[in-house]
Amino acid sequence: METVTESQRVGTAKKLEKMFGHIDYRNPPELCPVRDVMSVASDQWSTLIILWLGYFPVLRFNKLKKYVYGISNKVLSQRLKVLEADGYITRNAYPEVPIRVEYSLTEFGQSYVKKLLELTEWMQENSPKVLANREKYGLL
Amino acid sequence: METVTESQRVGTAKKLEKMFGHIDYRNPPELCPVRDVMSVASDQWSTLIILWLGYFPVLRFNKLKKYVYGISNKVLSQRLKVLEADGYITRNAYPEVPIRVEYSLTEFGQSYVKKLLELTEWMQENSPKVLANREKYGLL
DNA sequence: CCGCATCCTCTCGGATACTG
DNA sequence: CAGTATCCGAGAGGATGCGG
Repeated sequence: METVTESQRVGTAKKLEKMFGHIDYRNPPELCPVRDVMSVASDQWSTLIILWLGYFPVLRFNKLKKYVYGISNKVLSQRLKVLEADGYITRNAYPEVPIRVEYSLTEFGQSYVKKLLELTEWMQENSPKVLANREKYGLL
Repeated sequence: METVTESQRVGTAKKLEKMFGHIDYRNPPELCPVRDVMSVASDQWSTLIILWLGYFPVLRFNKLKKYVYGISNKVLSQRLKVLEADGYITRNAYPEVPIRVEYSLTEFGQSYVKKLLELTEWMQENSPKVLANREKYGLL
């Protein structure tokens, strides 16, 4: 687990090579669709929104605001709009009084949250190491 | 591939439940180590740096700047410092004239780039869908 | 060549108050 | 309840020039 063999390394490089045919460094950043899509999907607030919607199938605006701790009205509604436009979530408004709006993941959003979850789990497992590294580095 | 069964959904929820014992919404954001570590590691520029260092075992400052298209001196050196502090990369300076500095991934960075790569591949595969969704949404 | 220091711009995002 | 509108401040980040 601690050592990476040469063959593993080459395997990774192969994958990256495939990737970087698309993330071509000679293209202007705004012409790279992967960068573009990632910048929305891996935004800090967006990821939290998606993760919570992965946990609760349906959430209303103020619940979401409560769980995504620290987010403001403005940013929450911005992110929700963009995430809806990109196809990760759906918005359902019920014309009651007071109005009720429910957000949930689309099928597409469901497939994304799985990927996101893998990364987050890695983060959770490894954050102690990172914090320890930081500590050590601070002493140099 | 297009449908998500109930059991899959529940499985995802279970994982998230495990996660959210740590990303507790009642904690202030600055006390959540996962948020903290993620904000560095999944930063837009940082991910590109790490991916390129996953592709090329060793890169010098100006090469890196070339591949991570659009990044400025300032941001590149900032990110490199933080990524070094967090243990993803190493910096080796050779006291020649002119000086030569080489960056590469640590073992830890290698393990991260694999995870990152999975996410990036998903992005690459699915970015057309997202762009199509955006298009459709724009017409509403 | 590496990358810091400076300056300056400009967007993001927080707070608050208000409306359908 | 679910946002929008407005204002405002902080700070991220770009450009440039210099120094080790």
